[in-house]
Amino acid sequence: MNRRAPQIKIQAFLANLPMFGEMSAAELDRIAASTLPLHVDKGETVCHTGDPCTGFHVVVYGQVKLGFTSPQGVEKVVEIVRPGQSFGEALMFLDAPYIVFAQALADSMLLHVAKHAVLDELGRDPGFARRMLSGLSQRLHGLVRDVEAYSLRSSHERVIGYLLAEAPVDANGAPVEVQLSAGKSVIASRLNMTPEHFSRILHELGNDGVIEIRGRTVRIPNLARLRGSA
Amino acid sequence: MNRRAPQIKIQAFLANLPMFGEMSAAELDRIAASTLPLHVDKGETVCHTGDPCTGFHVVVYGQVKLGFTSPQGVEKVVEIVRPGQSFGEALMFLDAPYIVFAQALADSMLLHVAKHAVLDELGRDPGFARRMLSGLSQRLHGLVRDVEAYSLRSSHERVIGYLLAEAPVDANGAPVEVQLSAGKSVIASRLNMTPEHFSRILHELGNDGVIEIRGRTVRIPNLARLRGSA
DNA sequence: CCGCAACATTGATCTAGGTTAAATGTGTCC
DNA sequence: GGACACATTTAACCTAGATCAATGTTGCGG
Repeated sequence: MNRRAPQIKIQAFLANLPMFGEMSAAELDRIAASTLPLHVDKGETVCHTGDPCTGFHVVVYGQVKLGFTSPQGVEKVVEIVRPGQSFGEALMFLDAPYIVFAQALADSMLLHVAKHAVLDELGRDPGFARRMLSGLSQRLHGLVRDVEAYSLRSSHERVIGYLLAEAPVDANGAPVEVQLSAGKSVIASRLNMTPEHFSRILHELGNDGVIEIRGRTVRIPNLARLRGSA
Repeated sequence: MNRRAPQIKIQAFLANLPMFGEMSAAELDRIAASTLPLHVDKGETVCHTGDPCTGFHVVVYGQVKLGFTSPQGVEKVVEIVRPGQSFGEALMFLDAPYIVFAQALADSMLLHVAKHAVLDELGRDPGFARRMLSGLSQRLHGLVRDVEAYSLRSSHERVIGYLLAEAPVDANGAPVEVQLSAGKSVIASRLNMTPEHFSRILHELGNDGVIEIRGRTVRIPNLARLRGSA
């Protein structure tokens, strides 16, 4: 009973991911049998650039950043991965090593799902394959949107876009509060700008009265106004 | 016989794509039945941003650019698609409209494979699903590499990277010639820079003796030297 | 509650790359 | 072949955003 308890929890957690959503108990059992929990401390690196890929990771709690480091040591954050999200799936289908590193931004718990379990299940369950394709497509779509933002939008616009994306979708008229989900330098890097520049833009927006900054909390009195001030 | 001829050709062409590689004749027949040839003149737009997705496209001959246009009318080329390559697969698995447009850079012939044919076949052939996943993963990988280049490399380095990528992989010591596959402004946009800047960099490299430019032909006397001059 | 270390802000300065504009090529279509 | 349309080059100038260098804040372990 003791030994089964954590496994049951794994299956329950996996079952809530879109990817494993409609799976039968038997399938979930097989996947769970190849899944290992992984605890990482803040600052610890989960995968290094160049590591071979043995499966993919899901964040249970905590936060992980994906990014690359230039030969000169400059770092660029590509994605901030939150609970319920996963990373490294694409690599399972290529025989390529990691091109990004993954580092915990907070003490986190991950699940590592072994590559062979996923590949095996793909052959058995066409629905799983479809959900996997859908997941990868979403990721691709997101990246294309990022490329668009990086090349066509000013940093001003990117900051506004980020705030709007973080804000709750509803409450179109009412004031909302956004909690910055990570340190400002991490967000700045994610938005492809320096921390200094990010800080300046945030404060400009503050001066214009479009937002109010209190530490990591940003209050947006009027979403439409923020949207308009691009 | 007349009416069958083009269909046979379609199957033969599809069979050579990685995606449809190991398919049985019966499967290829089903896919081909939902495939339509499409001739577009140079400059013609195949899909506009916002169009719904009804399937994906393969380039048979010619050349197509994918890109987006900012509200201010600035254009950014994301990808240049060549014969044997395809685009729009990811959209089939999301119910999203095109975020990029596709425009022919030369008189081209495309094949349009209807979405439902692909989705149907996915359920029947796990191998097809795996090849599709592999294709999408490669695309994703490429985009991540682009993001890295855009955010971590100087335009100088991006040009060198482009030339090296276009150069034949072998002949490590011998001089090679690279044919620029599109107009210089298109390539410049693909590399995220202005045509003027691209031109300048090319001529700087020419002055340094690392390359020789004759119209759309670039001669690289020494690959290693070009690689080193980043 | 103190003091350190990481994080954030601010201001001054610098620069890669963009913008504008004009000259020069180079197809290509009668 | 001549001429128009379009692509490329060249040069002068400009600007968004980076870099550098302090200085101020905050949170956290002891």
